[in-house]
Amino acid sequence: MSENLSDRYNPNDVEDRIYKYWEDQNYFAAEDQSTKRPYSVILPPPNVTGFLHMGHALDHTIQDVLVRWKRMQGFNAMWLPGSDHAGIATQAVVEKDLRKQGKDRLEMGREAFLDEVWKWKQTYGDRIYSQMKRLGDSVDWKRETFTLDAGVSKAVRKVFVHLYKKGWLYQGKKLVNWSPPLQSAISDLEVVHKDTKGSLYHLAYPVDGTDKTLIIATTRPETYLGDSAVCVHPDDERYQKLIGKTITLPVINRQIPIIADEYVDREFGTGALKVTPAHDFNDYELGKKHNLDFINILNVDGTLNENCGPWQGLKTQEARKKIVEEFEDKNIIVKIEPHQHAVGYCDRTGAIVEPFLSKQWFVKTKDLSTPARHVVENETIQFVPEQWTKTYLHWMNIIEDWCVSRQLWWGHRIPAWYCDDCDQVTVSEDDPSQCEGCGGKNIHQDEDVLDTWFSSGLWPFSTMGWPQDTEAQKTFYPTSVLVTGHDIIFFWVARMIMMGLEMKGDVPFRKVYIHGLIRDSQGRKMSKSLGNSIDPVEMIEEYGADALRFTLMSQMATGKDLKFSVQRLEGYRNFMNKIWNATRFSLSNMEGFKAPAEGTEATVSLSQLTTADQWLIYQTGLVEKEVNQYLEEMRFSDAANRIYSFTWHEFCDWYLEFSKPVLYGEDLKQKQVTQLVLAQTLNRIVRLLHPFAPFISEEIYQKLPIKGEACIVDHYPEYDKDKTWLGLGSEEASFEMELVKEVITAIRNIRGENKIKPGEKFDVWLTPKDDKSQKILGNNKSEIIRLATLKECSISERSSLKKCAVAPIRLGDSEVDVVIPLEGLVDLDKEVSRLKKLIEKQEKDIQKINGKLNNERFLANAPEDVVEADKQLLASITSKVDEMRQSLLRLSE
RNA sequence: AGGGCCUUAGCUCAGUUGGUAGAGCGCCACCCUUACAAGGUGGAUGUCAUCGGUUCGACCCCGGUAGGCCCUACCA
Repeated sequence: MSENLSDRYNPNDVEDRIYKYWEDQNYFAAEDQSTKRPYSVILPPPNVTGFLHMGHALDHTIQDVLVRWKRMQGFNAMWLPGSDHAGIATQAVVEKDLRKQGKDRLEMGREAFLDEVWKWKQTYGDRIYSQMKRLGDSVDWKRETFTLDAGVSKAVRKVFVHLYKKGWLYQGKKLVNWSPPLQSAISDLEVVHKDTKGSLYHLAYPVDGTDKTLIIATTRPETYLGDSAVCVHPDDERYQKLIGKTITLPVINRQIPIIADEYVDREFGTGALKVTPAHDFNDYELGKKHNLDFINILNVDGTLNENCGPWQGLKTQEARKKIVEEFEDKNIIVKIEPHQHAVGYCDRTGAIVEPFLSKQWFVKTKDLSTPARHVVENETIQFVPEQWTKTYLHWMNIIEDWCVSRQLWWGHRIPAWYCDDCDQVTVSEDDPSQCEGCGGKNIHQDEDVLDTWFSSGLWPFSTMGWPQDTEAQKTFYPTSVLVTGHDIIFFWVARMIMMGLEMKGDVPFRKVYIHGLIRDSQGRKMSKSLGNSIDPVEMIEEYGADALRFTLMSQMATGKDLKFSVQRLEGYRNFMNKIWNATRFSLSNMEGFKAPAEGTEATVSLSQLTTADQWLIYQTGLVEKEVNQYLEEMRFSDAANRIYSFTWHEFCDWYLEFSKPVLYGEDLKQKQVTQLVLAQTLNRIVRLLHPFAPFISEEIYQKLPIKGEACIVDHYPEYDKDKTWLGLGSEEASFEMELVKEVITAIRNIRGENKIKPGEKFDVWLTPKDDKSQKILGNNKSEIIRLATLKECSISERSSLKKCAVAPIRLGDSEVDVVIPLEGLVDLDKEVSRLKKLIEKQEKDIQKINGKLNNERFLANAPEDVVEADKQLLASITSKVDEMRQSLLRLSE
């Protein structure tokens, strides 16, 4: 039985081998049809361009914990992996690669370029999958899906056509956020607003037919080229006479009207607003309302177009400079003041986003969002933590139509065909051969692709074979839970809910668990530019995947952001090592042990078990109960920490120490009992641990004398299903051990405080004040001697307490005084100060409790049991303090 | 501007129906005791941000203030 395990746990020797074993055994596979209850989770698909970062590590670990836990509970647990084509990101990466080779996307043409992207995907697309394996993700690889797979594409087209036919997907010329480097529209969500230092330019426009000028304020003077009005507040006395007149724009000499609208804020700037309907969202609304001209001044690449006279061809920033110079020469600029305002940046390229008028496809969100709001309001979908419900509903209330077309090549091409002979647009699931309107053959497909999030929104069912009617959907849709960060609630969660309800008629998931974002140890966002990102794969290589996972889960308390610290990781690496060594100790003491046959766990009777055995088994039951409860409530940190403290501070610190005399002793029968308890408990510890630390638990499990086929498919320890074994535990024994532990700790405390060397043995008198205590002490005398390193221990009253250290112990209704003669061992002044310190502390407590008990209103209003508990507490502390006072007196005699 | 969150030990954070404040790390002291020095034993450390209210009793419930974070929306 004796295995030669190294005295340190080396995750690198274990993890890859174990992962391969699981895969070979097909343990991650779920059944499309099964008698087991289903549990399903869809992995938020990472970008194909991506590397695993800490955010993934957290996100995936949470999901893996849930899936492994449910799998062990006997569910048909399915975790579906996949990756996202990530239109913009991937196209950018490949374009950059090509540029290095001197190639250009536009020169190559669409088809050749897409060939290159696919090649890139074949080569690098699996990178993140191998990193997920390092983490231990127990995903069902057979179900792996890519967002551009044929099946998904079919789903995308079906949804597009469905929405189009319903009138919920339309084409329109509207003002959109335009990213000049991408030469594409982007959605509102892809625009990040940042406060930016700029200037507020005051421009004096001459009013036609007068010698007056009208001064307007703007942060973007170059947009004057697209102005089609100047607007003032109708009640603004300063400008009453000007309303209805016109002004002529300098240089380009275009005449525009002065109009009035209550939208204008009289307090800001000069109270006069230049209106540029084609390049500002607010002005766009004004333009529509007042029927103004929409003058586009930009080309798709962000340079000024033919409407811009001498400045045509310049980029906006250059044009601004030149226009300002010219205006200064002409005295049109009366003032430039520094001004801070929010500027929209493209979250992909970092470029300033230009509002740009163009023809795009939009999803009408009004009718989609209403049911999506209801299912959250009526808790068909539950957010955890609940607070995110508000965030979600707020967004759903102000939701605007969603611009879904992108002027890119990499993605799902929009299934709309235009006719060269008529105006008809043909929208179709299958590639049409002729125009729906005139039947002409001269049709060509829309050049644009769909926003990546369009296909992501269908993910919960497009990955399960929809639009075909598959068993997988029947079994696994709606999924059990969606785990993700709060940064994509709007991007993704909301859209899945809308699409799921519309296309499947049911919610895509029952629960949404929102976790926080990972920050560095100083609380900053991890980012490439700050150089503070920590690579999880590096951490796995240095500390092991289990330690990393445990670190993340031990902090996963409230869904708040969490700070990552390597120190903490080291601590949990040590924990893994602790378990490893506890196993090593146990296995090296298994000689002669025969594992009980399957299903006959209780091969011993209660009478054969020591108090320590019964205590440990009782505690095991508590842990099993609590851990499951915590997991049920998704309180991951509580679950992880409970396993940690039980394993380290109960099993290792106490039980293993209690077991040593038996294991090293001669009583073979007793030894076998202890071996059984060790084997059974370790087996339960690794099973409890498995979702959190799958590798080490599987590795140890396989070495245990009591085990099943594999840890990953064994049962998760559950109190109600583990009665045979847990029935051997006893609450009474548990109390007994707690008293013994307190006695030992008290002796150790006196030793430590009096600076008596750890190895120095001395005599102790234990004086029980009641029969029960007497019995308990008698039963555990040898353990006390051993663990407190004593010479001798008498369970009786010592005739003289002169120059003795005394520690009164009160636990429940048991009372024991620990008495240690100090004469000859140490000077007594340390003991004096130890006692003084303790007495002082306890006296504060006495005062506090007395205050309560002397308060009539407390006695009158507080529940009886609270009052009673306080009374007992007071009595026990008082008796302790009395003992210590007497002891103090004797020491100074 | 509106909304949300946070403030507890030196650090990171728990604290779930209100009933003598907890963990991990770090720190101090003593120990290489045959599972583990990635270890053992013992120890120190808190006006629970602040002010007020409710209550017999508040870290917890309510309100004000200060500081920090996040989101949404932006006045050109």
